[in-house]
Amino acid sequence: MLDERKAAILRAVVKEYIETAQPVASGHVARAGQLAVSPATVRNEMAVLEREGYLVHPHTSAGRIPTDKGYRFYVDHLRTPPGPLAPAQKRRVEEHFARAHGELERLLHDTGRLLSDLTDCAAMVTAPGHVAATLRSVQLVALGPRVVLAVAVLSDGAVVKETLELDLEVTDARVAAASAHLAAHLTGSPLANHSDVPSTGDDVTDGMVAQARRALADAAHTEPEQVYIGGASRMASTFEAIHTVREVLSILEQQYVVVSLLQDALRHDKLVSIGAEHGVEPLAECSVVVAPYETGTSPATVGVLGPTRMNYPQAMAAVAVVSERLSQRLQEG
Amino acid sequence: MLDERKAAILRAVVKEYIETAQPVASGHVARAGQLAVSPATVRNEMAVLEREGYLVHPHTSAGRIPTDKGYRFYVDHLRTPPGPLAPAQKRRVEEHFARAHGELERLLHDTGRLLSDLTDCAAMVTAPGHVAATLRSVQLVALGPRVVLAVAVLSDGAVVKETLELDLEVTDARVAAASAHLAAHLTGSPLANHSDVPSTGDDVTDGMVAQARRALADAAHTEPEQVYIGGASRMASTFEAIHTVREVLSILEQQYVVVSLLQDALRHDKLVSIGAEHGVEPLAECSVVVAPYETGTSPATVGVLGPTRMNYPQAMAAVAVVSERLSQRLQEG
DNA sequence: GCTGGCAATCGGTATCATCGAGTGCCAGCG
DNA sequence: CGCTGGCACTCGATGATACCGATTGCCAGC
Repeated sequence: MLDERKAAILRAVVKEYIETAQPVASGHVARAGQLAVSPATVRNEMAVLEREGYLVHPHTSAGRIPTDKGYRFYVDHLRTPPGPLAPAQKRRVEEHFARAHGELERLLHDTGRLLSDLTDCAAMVTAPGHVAATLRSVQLVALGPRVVLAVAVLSDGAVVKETLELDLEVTDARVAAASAHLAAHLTGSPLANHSDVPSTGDDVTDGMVAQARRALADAAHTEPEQVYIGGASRMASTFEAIHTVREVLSILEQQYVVVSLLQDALRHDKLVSIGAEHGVEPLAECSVVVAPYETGTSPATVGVLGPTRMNYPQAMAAVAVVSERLSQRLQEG
Repeated sequence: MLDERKAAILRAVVKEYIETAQPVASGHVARAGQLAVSPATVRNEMAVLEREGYLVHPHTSAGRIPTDKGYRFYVDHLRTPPGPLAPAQKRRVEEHFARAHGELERLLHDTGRLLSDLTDCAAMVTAPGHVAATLRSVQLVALGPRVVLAVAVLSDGAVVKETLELDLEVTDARVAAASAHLAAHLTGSPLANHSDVPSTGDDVTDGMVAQARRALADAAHTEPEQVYIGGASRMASTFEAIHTVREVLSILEQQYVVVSLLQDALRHDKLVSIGAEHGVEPLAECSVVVAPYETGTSPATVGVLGPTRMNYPQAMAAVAVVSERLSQRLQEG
């Protein structure tokens, strides 16, 4: 463990590096930091911190830069732990959720944008899964002679739709029969694992019913976890190397990578993942700050992605507040 | 108008500049181009082309770069006008549409990715509007004591949903009555402008019916034109200035800008917009190649966005083929 | 009207010296 | 014993300089 002075110096280095993106010199720390010691002393301490892996040194005559380990210590020992949001920002969040209404999709999309604005990072918002939801309504609608759309409304307000391509042509009457049969027997049961449905006494209708049930059950599981990305363009200003920008943006376009990134972070109970800590190689220069939110039916996640030298207190506070208000909003409805 | 030799020189300059991104020298044109003239002659012609605004000159001892006007001439006088796609790429397109099935949203999303892969540009795919679609099914589902979800299935297979927040609590029976009433009277009419519905004799039910009709009509018009962006990350490699990358990406995040960009291009019947031709200032260094596609109900657009020095024949061919196959796919279903 | 020849232009690169912000180390001080 | 001031040393950044080479513009001649 680091003694208090080393910790203070490390904190000062990280703080200044986050602000300036320049290697931090001992002189600056001695002056800016509130510890009353000479630059020489700071230098000695810095040398130790470097030996222990908290800092690095681009070249001899340069200041220090934090390593991932350095950032990790910093976020684990913040003096202002969750730190509330600045009033102006708090107000923005309140306004956002007061104004927001209507479809879940739009809400989540806009929330991503909000979070990105608040943190100057790219924002990621996953949509809650529907595994735990129950069916409020099931309906089949004929679109063509062999194409039927299965539409289900879930208890959480989501609408699941699946196109069924049938093997043979069916009459409108049979579609209606199957639809009514499904509605009668499935309403109220969970989407993921709904109860058996008795036969209607008609093979064709039964076939359609079975196919619809299969499609809905599939939708519950295999549907690619939806994730909304906001403010990806900010990544263009956060990195020097255009090549890094490209890689990071490319990752953000791969939904499943983003989703598993968020899920992993949450599974390991890490609200903050720094640099190499999350396993995604191209994001080695990035940190991720996440928070779960609750919808009543199933858990989901909000988070931001930024450079390792992002403003952690700000990001943590913003993510926390947004996830909290989002939970509130979704549970009251 | 340009005489044939000037045109050939201009073409050669544009072609080489697109490949190399370097100012093109008279010597290269004389050598590479199939015209049997000396560099000096080419120089003289180039000087004229510059005076007429087709080329520019970074500095005295540098080669020439095409202006927007130069590119415009190039695309308007392509020797290989629409030029079919390379076989390998053609195959990719076929595979894509053969494999693609299921929801329209996923199809369009994946098509954006395909188009981006084919052209190395960012791809844009708008979803068809629902103004012309008719209602196949309308249904109300109670989600809470004062919250009702209106779900409509359209003739084009789309599902429109709107949350209704009621002024007073309603019974399940009334919701069912309103739902049945709507289904009975609206099925078959156009979404945008559906016929009047007679009273049910119950004020509360009538209110709900009216509110649902209003919400659906609104959805037809005000629903923000959905647009799918694919491969935005490619823009990171296409520009030198990180600041340009940022601006372009930021534009791509603003759906309504993208939508109006596409619509404007199409309205003016310009399949290719070069540099400043489309009015969006931050995209001055970009070109847009679009093509309409047909869904049967209403027109929509696919397009790509790339640097002005993009591969126009390739982009035009890819966009054309994809829009054509997309139309086919959507009209057969 | 085309061409070869030639001076002039100008960015890019390499070289070099210089500057200054930093560090590392050491001797001395409290 | 820990802290400090002093000092030599390091090394990137900056700027001046020269030079090279690619390229143009122009002109005289074919």
